[in-house]
Amino acid sequence: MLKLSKKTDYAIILLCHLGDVDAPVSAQEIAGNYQLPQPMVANILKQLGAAGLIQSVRGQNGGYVLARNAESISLSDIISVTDNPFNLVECAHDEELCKVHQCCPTRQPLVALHRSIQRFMEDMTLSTIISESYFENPDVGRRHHETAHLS
Amino acid sequence: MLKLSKKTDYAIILLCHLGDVDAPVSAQEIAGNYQLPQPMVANILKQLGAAGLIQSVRGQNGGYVLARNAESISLSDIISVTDNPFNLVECAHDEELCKVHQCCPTRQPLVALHRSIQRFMEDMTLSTIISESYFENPDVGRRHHETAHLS
DNA sequence: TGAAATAGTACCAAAACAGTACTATATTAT
DNA sequence: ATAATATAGTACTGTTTTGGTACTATTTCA
Repeated sequence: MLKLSKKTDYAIILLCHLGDVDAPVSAQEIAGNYQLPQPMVANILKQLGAAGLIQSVRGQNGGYVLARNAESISLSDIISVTDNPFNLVECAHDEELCKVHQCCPTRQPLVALHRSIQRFMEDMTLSTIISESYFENPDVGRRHHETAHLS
Repeated sequence: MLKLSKKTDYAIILLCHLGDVDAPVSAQEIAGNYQLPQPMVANILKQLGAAGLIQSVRGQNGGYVLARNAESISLSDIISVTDNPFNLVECAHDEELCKVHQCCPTRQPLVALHRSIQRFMEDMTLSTIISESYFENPDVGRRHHETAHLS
């Protein structure tokens, strides 16, 4: 289905949180803060760390911080990690696959859709997401959040 | 994952075919033409019929024809039938769901993405798809096609 | 009346998703 | 030192979705 996974949903929330704080934040802290399942949060953070979006600090008082500034992390980067590289259409990435099938009527328009979505996700940075989130909830403090959900 | 289902892929192909022909076309004929699994094609056609996108002609020499002209069938219409109503984000359709969760940072930007995709899919009509397909494969006849695939 | 269609479901296996669990390692506070 | 609190890595599992099949009934035409 044309839907983002919970993993991606969570990942955005986690990254927004990290973008708001300077000191390392632990998986447990975030999970508690947003009422998300702790093991899931931990796993997603591990993945984001392995992908280089965030940096880990091990040991007591450890946790995670953004590995780069929020302007340079795009929605596309995030989704690539948590939802596989975006692929609305197989042949959008692998041109060869469709060169053979000369009469596939889906290719042209769906590749166009793919590209427009791709572009949107590349332009949408974490810092934009964070600032729009502020705009939407100007009166809410940064310390406690309710459960957020998407899919 | 952010990917269209095979059902949607197939549906677009089927509808393109119907948009090219005047006489009713049977499930078997289309399945054979594109090398798609016949029962699947039959099921999708049933669904498209039930949804009112195409009209059925029963009995021998029966089949399906478009229920309305290709200009008035949008990609959004098709996906609604074969991929459920498009829902990148739960709260995009059901505002109440997120009103409670005041601090969901995902809502604002993802609803924006949702809307831009939605709009694209509404603007993209079957007739556009068909004509772009012609443009891409100008030398190919209309009678025989190779297998087309997407996901 | 039989062949060729659609109509309507019900079913099933495989893959993806959401979430859990476990073992190992690193760091720090005491 | 060592216990507590982190991450690292990975394997596992139940549920849902997907992709595809099958079966029965009905309609139409030759």
